[in-house]
Amino acid sequence: MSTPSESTAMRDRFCGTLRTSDVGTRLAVCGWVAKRREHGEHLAFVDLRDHTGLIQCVIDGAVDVHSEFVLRVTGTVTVRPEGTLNPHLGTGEVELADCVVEVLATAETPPLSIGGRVESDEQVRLKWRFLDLRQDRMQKNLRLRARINSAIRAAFDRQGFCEVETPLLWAPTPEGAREFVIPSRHFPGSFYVLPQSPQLAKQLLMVAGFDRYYQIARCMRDEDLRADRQYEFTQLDVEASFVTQEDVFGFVTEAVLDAAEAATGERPGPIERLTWFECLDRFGTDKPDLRFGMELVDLTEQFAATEARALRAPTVKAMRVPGGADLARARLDAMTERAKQLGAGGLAWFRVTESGLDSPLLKFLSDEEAVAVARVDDAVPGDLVLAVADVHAVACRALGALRVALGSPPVAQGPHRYCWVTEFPLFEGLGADGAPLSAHHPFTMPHPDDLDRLESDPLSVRSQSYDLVLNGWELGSGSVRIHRGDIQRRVFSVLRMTDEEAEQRFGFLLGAFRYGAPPHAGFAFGIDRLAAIFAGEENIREVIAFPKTQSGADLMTGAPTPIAASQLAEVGIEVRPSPT
RNA sequence: GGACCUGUGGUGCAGCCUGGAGUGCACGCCGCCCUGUCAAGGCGGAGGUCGCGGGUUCAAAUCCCGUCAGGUCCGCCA
Repeated sequence: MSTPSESTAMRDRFCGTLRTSDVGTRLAVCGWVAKRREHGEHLAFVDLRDHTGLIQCVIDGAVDVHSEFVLRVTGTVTVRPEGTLNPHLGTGEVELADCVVEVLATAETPPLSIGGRVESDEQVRLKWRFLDLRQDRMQKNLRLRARINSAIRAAFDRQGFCEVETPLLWAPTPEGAREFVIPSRHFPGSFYVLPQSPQLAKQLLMVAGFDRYYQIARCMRDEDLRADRQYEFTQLDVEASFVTQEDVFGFVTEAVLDAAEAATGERPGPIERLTWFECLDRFGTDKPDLRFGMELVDLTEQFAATEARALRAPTVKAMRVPGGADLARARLDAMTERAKQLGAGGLAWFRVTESGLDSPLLKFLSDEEAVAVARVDDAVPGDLVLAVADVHAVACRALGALRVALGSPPVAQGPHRYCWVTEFPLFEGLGADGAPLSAHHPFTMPHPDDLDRLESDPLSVRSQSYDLVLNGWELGSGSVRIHRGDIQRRVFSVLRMTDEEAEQRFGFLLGAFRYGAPPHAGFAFGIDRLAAIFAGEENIREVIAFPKTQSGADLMTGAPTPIAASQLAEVGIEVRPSPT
């Protein structure tokens, strides 16, 4: 059991690793007092904790230690007397006897319960994060994350990738997420920004000849926070030259499967693939959760000539909710509201009962239509069938949102279902000026089969971009980049971006491309999200040591805070009093 | 910018709907007792701006309005 790393000048072993094979050894352990149990002046037990677990120390006499004191205990590993074994502890067959206790540090009573039965409110946990991190859960999560990082690094090193660090102080990029700005002391009134991703830097590295680059990179985006979004987050960032989409899939898959194995002990099978359209059509989202069914069913044909006005539309999509017939009317109303928020005109619901359908719309349905509804996804009595009629994308997305809301199991329940989503559209919709908008970024290579429709029918053009999805969370995305000036000019032209604008926005990248840009492609995925899913956590704050709240506050440090006038003056900034 | 949920001794909850004395439970903390406990046990004790402000009322933790903080979501995140 002993590993070389356990031993230091102060301690010989970790608390949680002592076993019967160590019996007879006199040794020192260090840790925090998890619990003290006193039995008068002649006997006391102290449970000493470190990140590996607990060891019970037997003290012959009274002991003046309290919870969370830091101790060095020297004792002899002894088999516990018969009848006092504790099967709930890894160390439960042994204890430390004849103990000498050194108090290395005293401790005040902690403001939250460490290792207790109940979990404190997150507000309390974040304020006292350094104590919260002592908990078993956080120790496990952060150590799991470290194993993931290390597996990813090993996988890319093995595949011949070179880790390169890129700047945190960077130049503004006019599109994409809002950036955090950093004032320049040397050039008052000028600013750096923190990178929302190393996107441009890694493409420059391709031009520079680092043909397989990766980095575990911190990215910063000043956008509103969510359970799966923090201002700063960590991405595995990859780019490679002289490769196709297939090569990128190979590199990334290897790293993800290695990370999964390092985190869970099991290596997942091959990652399946779905096209973007198939995802939308079957699951109503571009990040499908494949852990459960409830796939969307197309009823457009069956309702082509319907009398029910609510179901007259270019597309009719339906979904079976197993056992959903007993959902309360209030719940159904809330779901209808949700569908409307997502742009649908409404939501039709049908309870499937032994005696047929139950629905306010039933009287408008023909017999054939009612049969079609009752047969959706092999529905049985007790199920609920939901339907949305609208244009294809709206109908699918509305049902897709309800599918997740109604069917998504807890993360911790597993399993882990990965998929590559391919063939995203190159553009998504039209901007206010009527020009198409880039779906990914303007350097994304169009699908070769669609290149001839770039000008004539841009919205139908697929791109060579792809996402990696795990359990309904978008882990990351990537694309084959445009390295040819002629294609880039055509895309800019479709985006109605003039040469001057392009030069102004992306000048240094386009300039670099004139000096010999290799064909290249890349990918980036969020390590916070990957770690959270492997840890069975519903939000990424549980795998981040010092996260911020949804409003961007750090409850421990108090950041963000005003800074001294002198500090402001130094960088040439004057703060306008708040308008209130 | 918007919707919803939450805020009660150090911690986790109940009380709120249906107004009537800061009432209750569990953990923790302090003191005393206890020689094999491990969710130790027994006895005793301390600890409160019911997030904050205003309103209604004879009376507000409870009802109403506002506000702050935390969470989930929409917008946003090329």
